[in-house]
Amino acid sequence: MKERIYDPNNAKSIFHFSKDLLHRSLAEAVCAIDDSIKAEDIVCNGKGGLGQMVEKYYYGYEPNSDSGPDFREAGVELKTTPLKKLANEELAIKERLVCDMIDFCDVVKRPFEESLFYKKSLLMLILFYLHVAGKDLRDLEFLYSVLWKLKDKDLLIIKRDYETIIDKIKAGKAHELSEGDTMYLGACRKGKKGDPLRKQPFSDIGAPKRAFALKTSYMRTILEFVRTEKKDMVTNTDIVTENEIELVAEEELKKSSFEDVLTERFMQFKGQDYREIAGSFKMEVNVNDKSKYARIAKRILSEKLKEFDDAEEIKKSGIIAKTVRIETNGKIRESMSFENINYDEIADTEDWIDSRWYEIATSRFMFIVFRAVPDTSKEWENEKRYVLDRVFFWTMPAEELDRAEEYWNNIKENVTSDTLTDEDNTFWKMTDRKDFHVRPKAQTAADKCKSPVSGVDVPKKAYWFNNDYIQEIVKHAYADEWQKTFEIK
DNA sequence: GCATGATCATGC
DNA sequence: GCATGATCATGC
Repeated sequence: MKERIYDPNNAKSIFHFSKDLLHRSLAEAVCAIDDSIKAEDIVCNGKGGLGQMVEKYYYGYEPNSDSGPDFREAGVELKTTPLKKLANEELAIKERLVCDMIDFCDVVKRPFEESLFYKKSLLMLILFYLHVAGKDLRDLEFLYSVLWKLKDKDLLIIKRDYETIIDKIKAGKAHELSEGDTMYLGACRKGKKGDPLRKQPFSDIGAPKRAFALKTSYMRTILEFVRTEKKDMVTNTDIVTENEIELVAEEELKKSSFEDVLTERFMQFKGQDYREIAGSFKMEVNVNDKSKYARIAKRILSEKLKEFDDAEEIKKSGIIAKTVRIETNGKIRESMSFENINYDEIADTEDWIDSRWYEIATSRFMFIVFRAVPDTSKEWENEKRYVLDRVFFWTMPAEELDRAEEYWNNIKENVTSDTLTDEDNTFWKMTDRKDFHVRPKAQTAADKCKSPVSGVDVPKKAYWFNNDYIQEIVKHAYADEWQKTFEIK
């Protein structure tokens, strides 16, 4: 038997020792250290799963039962998290990083600083492994490890997230919690449909089991960091590099929320059309650019943004920013497209909760609303004038997620049965009036992708929100202002 | 007027 | 060539 050479009092030492686990499975690594242990002895007893197995068998550190971090002396929490390989061979985050179960009745009594999440998750050793369906946990290959320190700015955002969740429980709405309520720390669903509901303290309505988790979008930025970082020793204290564009500074977040800061930034331009806004930035805008409203919205946020998720906070939170144009009668002409449906990803995802569409449906949305203003001046004789009217944040209400799931199941069926060609699919259409539909989105009709089942060329399609669904969302956000703002007959 | 398929400017 | 963030164009 070889000695396990690491210092349990030292975070960096614990991290360095994890490197010998990479490109091997737990069973391989443990048997190489200690030949008295047989692979079949490495089993999961209790609920800790792979993380606890690593702690016990690889580190030889007896799991403690206190509420602090796994490596108590060093203050390091050990986390294992799965990656999945898509049909196109790319690696992707499989799940959000679940931290602690939410006990609705207990959590409302705890300020953030006394929460289990805060006590445990400040410094995490995160081990990424490759998920393979049906394989024993001890035989899964570890690919990356990172010592991740939550930086102060992220903690400010996470603290507000925590408080948003607590406030919703205090309002008796634990059953309406959604990952889209918050930015980095989400209240994610645990367990299956039909599991017994949990008690909540301020309502008699039962609520599905939930846990605090770092969102998939946040995990994606950690993975991206690990895969590009060349340094041997890493924490994210110095992660903000030239690639990361910061929209809101740490100092501002001490005073206001991220959303309030952004809203205020937009509202300085309320009532202005795109030419006026572009003008104040000395920015050229092409009239024929179909994305010109999005372009000026990005410019209001930052000079450097090419895409919305070039911004650190938008990337980590997965916030989806969209511009909306409303006609004078309150109608919305165009439906709203999202990304192309990745058929490989659908083929590879069993549970809709782990799907990209679930992530979209439970995202936080930032809607930037422009409204039509009739203008008979010469300047606007060939173009309709829209002015920036308001910005609001939204997430899909919990009760609408069932329909979003049905929509995904329909797409999944079409992928599985390989009916992705135009003629024989059963995709939802706009006339189905079910809020979402599937529609082409490509460069040209000749721009195709491959079916994961048969490998033949099939049309590229995207996820779409129906235009009347967008109208409902916007109308709800305007509330009493809706009638006053638009000429509703 | 509306639904649906087709396409576009931009930037990498 | 392709993703992004959209709007345009056509036919009923």
